[in-house]
Amino acid sequence: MSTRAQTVVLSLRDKILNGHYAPGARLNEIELSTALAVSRTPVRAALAILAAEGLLDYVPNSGYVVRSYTANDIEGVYAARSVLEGLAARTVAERGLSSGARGLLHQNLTETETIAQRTEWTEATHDTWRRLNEQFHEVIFADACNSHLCELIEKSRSIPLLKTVKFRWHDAQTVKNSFTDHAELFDAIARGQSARAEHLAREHVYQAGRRLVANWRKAGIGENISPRQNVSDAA
Amino acid sequence: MSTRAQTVVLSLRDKILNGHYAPGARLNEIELSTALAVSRTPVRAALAILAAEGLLDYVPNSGYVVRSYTANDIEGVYAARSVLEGLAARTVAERGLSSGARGLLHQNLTETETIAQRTEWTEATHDTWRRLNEQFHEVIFADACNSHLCELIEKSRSIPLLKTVKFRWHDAQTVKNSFTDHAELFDAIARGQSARAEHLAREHVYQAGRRLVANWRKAGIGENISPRQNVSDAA
DNA sequence: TTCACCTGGATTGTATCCAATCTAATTTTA
DNA sequence: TAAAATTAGATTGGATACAATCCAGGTGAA
Repeated sequence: MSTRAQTVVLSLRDKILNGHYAPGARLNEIELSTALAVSRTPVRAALAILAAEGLLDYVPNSGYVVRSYTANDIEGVYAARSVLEGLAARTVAERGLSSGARGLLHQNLTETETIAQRTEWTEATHDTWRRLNEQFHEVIFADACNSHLCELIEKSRSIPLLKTVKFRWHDAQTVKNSFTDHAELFDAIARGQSARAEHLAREHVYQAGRRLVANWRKAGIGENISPRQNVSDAA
Repeated sequence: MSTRAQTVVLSLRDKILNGHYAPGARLNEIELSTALAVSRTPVRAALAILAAEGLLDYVPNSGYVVRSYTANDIEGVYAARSVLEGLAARTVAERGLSSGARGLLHQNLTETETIAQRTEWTEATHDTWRRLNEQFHEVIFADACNSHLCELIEKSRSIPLLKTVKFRWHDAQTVKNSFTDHAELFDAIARGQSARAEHLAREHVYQAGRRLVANWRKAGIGENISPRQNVSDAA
């Protein structure tokens, strides 16, 4: 990564998405610049960019706060994401799976299957499954060869705390169901059954969203954000 | 608008979307700052924001150029937009049209119908029709009450030259067909026929996209961008 | 001639200074 | 006492100076 501003963007984006800065937390330019050992200039540029991406809320002459999503917001995000991933699956099914993507998906399914049969779930197993799950979806929408679609899906996946909360619904049955969904989706795409692929992808994402929304609501995320909460409180 | 940076963002975004700065045109910080009578600081902030929005391409230590879309890119944009507007229509149909939206759509259809029956097409008529068409879609996806969905659709509508090129397919028959589509979509939504509403919206947007792509291809936009073309050449 | 190297100009990236604005505590006044 | 006004502090917004980088043209040697 070339410029300091871009380094700061990467650093802050990561911390926001992973919950190091909680929703509602205020990002102070001076604190950040001293913490990151750069001047205010690249920090300001980074904050402006992250706000344009939708990760921060900006109020002129006041500052930036980490954007917070209610459970209803998350429901909307997944509603959109389900039709987008449905489109991606349909597109790939219609245009034909590239050989590279076919290989990646095949291997992904093999690895996922072995994971799904485990009885013991360590932190590392969780991480592996998360990675495999993300990769499966990424391979599909990358193979749709629609850069705009990729950007929209990427935006729908870049929500503060989304990855953190997702972490909580990895139980054995969920993983097994997810594996079955992936296998069927792969089958539909590989056979060029575009309508089936679209419906399977939509439903798969929709169900994942419903589980996530339930946990979001249970955890009470996005509600009762205390005003003017500061960065230093977020760690 | 409060800060200078935001003023510059509005000004530049407008000029990029309307083709005042052609795709591939290079945006020089100093030229812009003198032209807009501000220092480089707000200009730099604005450029970073517009790049984050996807309107500009950024190369570190080199600068910003207006992003250019090929006809294939536009095809992808409309593929995504069609499923998103389909989702919006379905959502509104399921949750019920708000009374405010119902009124706006009804009046919009009335005005559009009178326009569609005109035989003579002036520049002003074109503008009016454009405005009514945009408003019809905006009212629907605003009434879906899904802010994330609105952001995604907004992003899909914020493409350099999109509005400019759209301008060319306003012939009488197209407008009449569009009016019919809108009327049927309104009917489906008002009756709560969510599946029908979704399909109509998808198809309506898809057809509009297909016409636009044809014109995009015919005009040869997005191809053969000369390297390092400058702002001053773009006017 | 051609390729490698170098150098000057232009442009972007960063730091810092000052101005403008907001927030919150304090004081004043009814 | 309570509400309005004021003022001090902190924070953000903008301008400018300087450093780093890139690009084009020119110079030199093989």
